[in-house]
Amino acid sequence: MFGFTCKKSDRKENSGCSFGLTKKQQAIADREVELIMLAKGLVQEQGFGNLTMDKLTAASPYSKGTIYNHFSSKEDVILALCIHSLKSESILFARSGQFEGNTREKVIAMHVAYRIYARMEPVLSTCAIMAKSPWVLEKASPERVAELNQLEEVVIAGADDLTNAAAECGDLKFSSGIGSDAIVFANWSIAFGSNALSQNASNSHCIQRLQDPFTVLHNANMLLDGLGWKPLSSEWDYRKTWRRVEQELFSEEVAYLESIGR
Amino acid sequence: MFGFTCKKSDRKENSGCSFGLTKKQQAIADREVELIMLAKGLVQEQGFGNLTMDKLTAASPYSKGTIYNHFSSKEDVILALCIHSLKSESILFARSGQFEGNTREKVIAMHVAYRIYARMEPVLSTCAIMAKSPWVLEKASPERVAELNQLEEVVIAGADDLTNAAAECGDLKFSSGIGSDAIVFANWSIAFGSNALSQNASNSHCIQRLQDPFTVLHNANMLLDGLGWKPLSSEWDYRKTWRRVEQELFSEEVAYLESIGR
DNA sequence: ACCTGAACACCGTTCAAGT
DNA sequence: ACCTGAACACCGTTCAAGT
Repeated sequence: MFGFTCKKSDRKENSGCSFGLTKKQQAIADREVELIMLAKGLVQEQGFGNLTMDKLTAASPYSKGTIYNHFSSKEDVILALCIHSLKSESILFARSGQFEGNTREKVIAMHVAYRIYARMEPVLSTCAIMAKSPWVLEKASPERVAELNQLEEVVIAGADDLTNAAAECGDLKFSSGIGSDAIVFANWSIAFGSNALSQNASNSHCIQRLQDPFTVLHNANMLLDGLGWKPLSSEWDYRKTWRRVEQELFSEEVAYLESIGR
Repeated sequence: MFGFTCKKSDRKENSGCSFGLTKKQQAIADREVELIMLAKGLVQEQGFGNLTMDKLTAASPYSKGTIYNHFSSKEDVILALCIHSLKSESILFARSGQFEGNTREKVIAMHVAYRIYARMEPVLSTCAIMAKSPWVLEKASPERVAELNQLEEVVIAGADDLTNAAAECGDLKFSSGIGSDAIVFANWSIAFGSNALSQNASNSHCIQRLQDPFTVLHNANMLLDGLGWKPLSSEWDYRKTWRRVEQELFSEEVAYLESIGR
């Protein structure tokens, strides 16, 4: 909550602190991270039903009042988890932008990043789904909702740049009604949708597909082929691209996932 | 809960009741619908924070114990809302199957049905999102989770039949790794994702797109073009199809939506 | 200025007693 | 066989008193 707002009285002129935070402010920021990690642990151990303000208080060395200085409500904690999650995910997205390849391969690299993060942090990815439900959005603090939107804007802007670059170099042509907004939104929708639906333990064949590591790739390729984003999947082996992204950008993450059998 | 299981002692041989329910069982089933409508009203009036077992009890003429005879937990109520919702939506899907047109137009008709339902029943559509979150799935009764999965299977089977029909008549060609499962899953993902993301009040341009009534159409067309599902959007005016579906199948619903300005 | 924890109102769930 | 509502344990949130 107010832990991050930089009041004049608190700001040290010419202080050596990074980001212009006083020691006190830094301590509060650190404590917030500590609380978020504790909340994450509670969910990981026993599910979302185990995430309780009482239990979070008990697991921490602080009092109820202090918890409520950080989070305006229980739902605010979930949104904080979501923001924490998106920050980590952004690092993977940033890395995927550095992939050496054509523009379409770079889009695929973003999908790889999204998928790998979902596998690495299932609990936090799940928060991203809950954060799009009114149950969370109604009760979370407006400040945090704004913070999440802002973070999402940064990721969107990156994807936007990529589609514009593709349009400039001729890999992609915009058509009436289909600008970079529409393309980014479509990609986000299908990535979000696949991820959310796969959380459901349904036994339907059509969802068991998600076991297939290339389902997300197939879905993305359908979209990108439909947009005529070159090279088309008939002219290029994007499975090879997918594997190359995993090896060249996320080898550590993939090794970790394999070591825990996910 | 047990209201629907047909115990031997309760079953009347040769009774005239539809579906083989005794009067008692019918009364219980009716009461369940009554309770679901009350729950829906609570959410519509004040948001999901207003949905409380206490308030549901108070709004009904029954006691706490009776409420818990119907629903194993609060989350079970939400899943019941979701099931109720999918049943209504299935009626629209069934209607969309009767659209006179080529196979791809019939897919579009399903997307129209999905979109119209989301606009008509925003609260119930939202339940479908929440029902894919572990917060609900963890605590809802296994029976109801199974019931939802079963209902989803029926809708999936319909979509599956449609893609198989398209493959048989040559409108569509399956390729390696992309069978009817993959195609149904991709369409569901993008419809679910668009819907969920649009709930978020984000100010990003890319989400404000959903104001454009044809965004869902564009997204579907990207997928279907990518699959080579004929006729391609370059050879056919699917906006016209969209409008025709609205007029020929859902004119009543569209008129209602316009009358309330949505 | 921040932290504490007792206190409060409400909520989810159960179950012995009633019909 | 089903319904009732009092009772209980726990939860979310607040705030006067403390440092």
